[in-house]
Amino acid sequence: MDNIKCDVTHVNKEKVEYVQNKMNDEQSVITTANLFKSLGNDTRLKIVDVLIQSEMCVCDIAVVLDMTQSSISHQLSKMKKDGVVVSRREGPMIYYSIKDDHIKDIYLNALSHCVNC
Amino acid sequence: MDNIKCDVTHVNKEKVEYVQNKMNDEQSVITTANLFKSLGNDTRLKIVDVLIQSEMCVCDIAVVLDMTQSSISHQLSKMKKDGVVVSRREGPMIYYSIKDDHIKDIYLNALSHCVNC
DNA sequence: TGACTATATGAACAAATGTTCATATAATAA
DNA sequence: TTATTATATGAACATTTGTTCATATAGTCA
Repeated sequence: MDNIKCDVTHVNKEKVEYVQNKMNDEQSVITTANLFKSLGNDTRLKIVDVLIQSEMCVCDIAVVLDMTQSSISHQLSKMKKDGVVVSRREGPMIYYSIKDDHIKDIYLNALSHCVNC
Repeated sequence: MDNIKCDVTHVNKEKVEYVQNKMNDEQSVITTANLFKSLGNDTRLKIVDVLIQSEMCVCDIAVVLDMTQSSISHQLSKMKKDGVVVSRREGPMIYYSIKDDHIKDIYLNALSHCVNC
């Protein structure tokens, strides 16, 4: 057998090559990991959960989640940079909302999985 | 107007209450954030990408990703704990695979979003 | 203009994270 | 039993992350 010893000369070469050929583009995987990283934090995902219901200004999000304005603003900045939310100004206030329906789908799909666990 | 000043007595109360009533259960959101956290790391998501193609033993994953056995094993342990992968022993080797199709869907759905960005 | 409000942001600090190294555990074969 | 291999895991260390605090920016109104 060819795959008994775990070093560079004894791996299961056929399987390794098969998988290497079918793997997705590394940069796409890294970009996807960054999206999951952005969603993978309690505070940020709670913000997403809020914005799924309605666009909202920073202050009201802070009230809903009982956190400081600064903390919410920092996390919104990160999610905006990461392509999860967008913002629009209305007078002194800035309203945030989920960037697009695909982000909503990704969240709600994972949520429905986790609710059934 | 009732929502001009950002402190506890001047928020947009109607919107805050509306959203608070529609928000998802906090524990479900936290559980979902933990799933995203598990997927939100380059190494771990590359492992997922590999296991989407085929179940694989620890050593071969390490070869495919050009990383140490120890590092891969640590990350597999975490993903197993987080419900992303499962394992089965075959002699001296332990084969890992994606836990279920819903995890695959969550990954591939996000990947297809990120490829188009 | 100046006073007030909403949001953003840099610095600091503690906590969490990921890799490496050394070693332990467990299976196989002689 | 001993030797070898596959995997797991604890400790250490450097890096990253998330919150707080103080302050800056920008809009509104008088």
